[in-house]
Amino acid sequence: MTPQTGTQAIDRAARLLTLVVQSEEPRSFTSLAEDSDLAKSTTSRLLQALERHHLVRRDRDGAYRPGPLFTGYAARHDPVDDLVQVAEPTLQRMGDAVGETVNLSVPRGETVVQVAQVDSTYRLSATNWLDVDTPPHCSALGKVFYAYGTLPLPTGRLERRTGRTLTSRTALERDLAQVVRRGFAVTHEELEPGLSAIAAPVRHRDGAVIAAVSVSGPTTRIEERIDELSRLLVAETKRLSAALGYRPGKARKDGAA
Amino acid sequence: MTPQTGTQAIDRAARLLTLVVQSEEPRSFTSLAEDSDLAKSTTSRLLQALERHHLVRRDRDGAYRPGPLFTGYAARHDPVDDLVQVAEPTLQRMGDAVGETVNLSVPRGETVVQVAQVDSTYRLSATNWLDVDTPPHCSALGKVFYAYGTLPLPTGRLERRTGRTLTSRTALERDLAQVVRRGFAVTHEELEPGLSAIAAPVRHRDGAVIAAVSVSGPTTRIEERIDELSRLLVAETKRLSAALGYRPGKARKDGAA
DNA sequence: CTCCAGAGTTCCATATTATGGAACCTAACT
DNA sequence: AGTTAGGTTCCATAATATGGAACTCTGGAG
Repeated sequence: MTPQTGTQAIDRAARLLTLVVQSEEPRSFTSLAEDSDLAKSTTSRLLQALERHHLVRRDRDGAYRPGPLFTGYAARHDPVDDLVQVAEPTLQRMGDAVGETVNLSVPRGETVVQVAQVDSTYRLSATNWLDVDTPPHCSALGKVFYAYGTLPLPTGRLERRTGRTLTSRTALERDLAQVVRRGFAVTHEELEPGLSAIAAPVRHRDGAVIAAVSVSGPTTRIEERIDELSRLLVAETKRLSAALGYRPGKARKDGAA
Repeated sequence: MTPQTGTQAIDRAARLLTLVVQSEEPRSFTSLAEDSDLAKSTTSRLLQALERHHLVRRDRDGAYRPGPLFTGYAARHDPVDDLVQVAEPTLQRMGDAVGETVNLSVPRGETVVQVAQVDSTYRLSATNWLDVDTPPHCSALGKVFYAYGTLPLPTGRLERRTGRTLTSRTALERDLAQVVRRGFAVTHEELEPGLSAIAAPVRHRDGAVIAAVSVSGPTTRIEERIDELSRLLVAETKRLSAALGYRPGKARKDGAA
């Protein structure tokens, strides 16, 4: 299944390429040679081959950056599709661990769109579901986007869905402040009786909140496990954010095996 | 400068990788082996190495698709940055050819943002200039976005900037219909006396107009060369659209309700 | 159930290919 | 003119990739 042999040159070239693509800063020749433990001559030959094939390019300082094959790919693709790809393992893992519905959503316009979901049968389904019937202030996902300023706060009045819906602006703002403090949002039957959810932000390289992940299910099941669920949710969204290039503080990255 | 030697394995692997990344459809093992003229055994070994390094992945049908290194890169990057990278050669070439200012713009919110520019000194400069002072209906770029429905038509009244500004909705709509018919937009001193411009759309893989390129300069110089300039502009924007994956003819559009 | 074809993987003797130390180049400093 | 840092080229060597053939697996068709 895995011939680790007969591919030394490719293994080395791939290692160099990964170094270039993964690091956000352009890499110098020397730093690449050191980090990959290759002789200068070998590094030079491999990088030249990669450059010839448009996998890397050199900027005017001579530093290596991802090449036209990467920029072209990125320009051709909807970043949301790629977010879904990257998030898939996270969602799958969470679905397996908690046995509840897990959702990945992004903001669009003034509202929230679900872009992937793992339901309680553990099956991943890619959705593109603009849920017009869920006002953001009633959903955990929406609260995350409000709390971190990704969606502008609603200007009209706050529709009441259940007895627990937050309908006053001060109540909502107090809740949003708590979201930021805790790092995740909670809704207890604010959209629908019997339904609860928690959600946490996914951050991008520049720190912007670009998506959110939620776990939702019957209030009884969610409430009794809320500590466990929120810990898992926050851990997984942090990990996903890291995969997207977000570095809280200054973190050094090493070979994530 | 270019040792074409000592890198056979990498050259071959890069060829395979390029085939996978460039084709929008997933590629089967056999089609890759044929198109690259490699023995089955070699193809197998190389693809396994690429897969091990996350450069390609196999979907559940066994077909090869771009791997996590590509999707991860795309998810981490602003697609506009990558658009600028891809468009750079186009803009440079046009600037050299026409000796006038060339602009690349994208829509944002309700207006137009310039993201790259080659001025008449032929120097490329990356800008990120939200030109609040240019209402889209007075600019060739804005007209392109209106004409192809990328920007919603303005709801308020149309501000008059010069004697030639189109201020009536019917005049504007007639002009926009002509833009679609001709394939490019023209403004003759509608923003500022003495200034003229032409602009054409850049299309994305799914056919959506995601950007526009303009050539602008003094009315005297623009008007006398308008045939030449528009031919070049349309040819170059078509080429750029093709580089972004647009295939005129098969206008595929997925119903994303 | 058996046979066949298509798709892909593994094996292994061979020689072609990648390797890396040393020499070399070229700016940028001093 | 001298030095260093960053990078490229050379070339004898042996380690590496190669590809034909054998093999496995899967899904029909008879």
